[in-house]
Amino acid sequence: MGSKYVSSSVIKRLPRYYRFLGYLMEDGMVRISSRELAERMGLSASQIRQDLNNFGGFGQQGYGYNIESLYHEIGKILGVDSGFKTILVGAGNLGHTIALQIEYEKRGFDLIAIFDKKESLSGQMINGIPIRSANDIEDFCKDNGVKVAILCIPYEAAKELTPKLVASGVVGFWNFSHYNINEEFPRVSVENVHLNDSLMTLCYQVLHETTL
Amino acid sequence: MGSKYVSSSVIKRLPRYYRFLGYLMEDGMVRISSRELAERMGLSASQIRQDLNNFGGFGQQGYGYNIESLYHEIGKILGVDSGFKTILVGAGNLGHTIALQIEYEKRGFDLIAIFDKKESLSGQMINGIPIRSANDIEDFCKDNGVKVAILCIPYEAAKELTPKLVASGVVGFWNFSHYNINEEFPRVSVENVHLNDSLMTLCYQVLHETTL
DNA sequence: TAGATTGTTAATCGATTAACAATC
DNA sequence: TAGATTGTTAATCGATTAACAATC
Repeated sequence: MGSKYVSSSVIKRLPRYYRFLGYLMEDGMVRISSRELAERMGLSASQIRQDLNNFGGFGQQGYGYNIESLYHEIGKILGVDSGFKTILVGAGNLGHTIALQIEYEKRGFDLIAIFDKKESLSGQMINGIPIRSANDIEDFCKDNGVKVAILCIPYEAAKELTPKLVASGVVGFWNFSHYNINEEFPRVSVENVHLNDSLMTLCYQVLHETTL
Repeated sequence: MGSKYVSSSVIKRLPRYYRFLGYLMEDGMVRISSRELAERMGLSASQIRQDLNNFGGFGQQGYGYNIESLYHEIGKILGVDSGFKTILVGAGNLGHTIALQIEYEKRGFDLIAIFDKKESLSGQMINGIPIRSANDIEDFCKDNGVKVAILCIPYEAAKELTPKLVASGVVGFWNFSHYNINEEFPRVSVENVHLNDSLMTLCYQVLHETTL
């Protein structure tokens, strides 16, 4: 979709809009103004209107936004119905949890296999998804049109595996490792989750009492 | 430490500097210029010098930066030796993994207890840390000077528990729930980990092929 | 000393906020 | 119609990049 470029600051706010609108729907609300939504979310009304207008005019002057329709519009923009074929690599503690914890279907993904180099795990299931041998990753990706890989493996393993995945058609990575995928592969989409970095940031804040 | 305010864009980069400098040390390197570090990290030399100079002049003209000393300086700034007394709440799948996965001592924290409302878990250990009854949280925090809480519980539970924790002296939260702590408690330090939001951002990127 | 590279000031770029005309 | 609220342009603010004098 060669749509116009939208800055990542805006994109990062979309899931939160989506979530909030979901709450409002549950509460049975029908319409909301940018001013009121801003108040509830702790943003400015200006920012909300600017953000949304990157994608089109979803509101109506004098009325505001219809909550249900805006919810669905943002869902469409995010691609929550995309069902991208996805694999998870690394069935260790973290991988196992990430496999169980996330509602992939609701977020645009279809998790179809888990891989681990430990042969003894092969054939086991996590949440109805089979664990397979790491040897089969490349063939599996090519045969099944896998688009996204979730990396729950250490740096070295990620560095070694990534080129193979890219060569097999993977274009998106949810990366829990410290390996910097975009350095070697600037064209694939990457979303990093660096838990350690997040925690150290908290340490700084507590130490320096960032109390605003 | 009422040091001068440093923007969160800068703070978020510190853990990555720290990590990179660690790698360089392992490789036995002694000095590095901002230009070379920038190249390796995919940043600009200007940015690195600006970032560091928020905290002091750690370099030397004509020479660059001593890697080991810069590593320790950044460690000090982040507070990796703070050992803040910390509890984790919610020993479900995610909580269990977060307890196991993170090297708290190296990041400035001292994880001393895990709490869960499920009484049957009480007395069990995760990684040498005892699981306790959720009923005892407040007393435990007060008695042990707990400064930080890791919330691996759902929205409603987080909303209910947070005021009690704050009243018991907790000033920092590593928050895996969707409850917005800073809305009610603007003065505590919060670092959110929103896995779902991160994943949806990836979905957008893949769908729109942000290929740059 | 001459060369290299910092620390820091100035210029640019991008993101947020404010303002207001368009319009439901 | 009058009031409300959007979509959008202009103004502001902050963060990044460029430039260069200071200095090791």
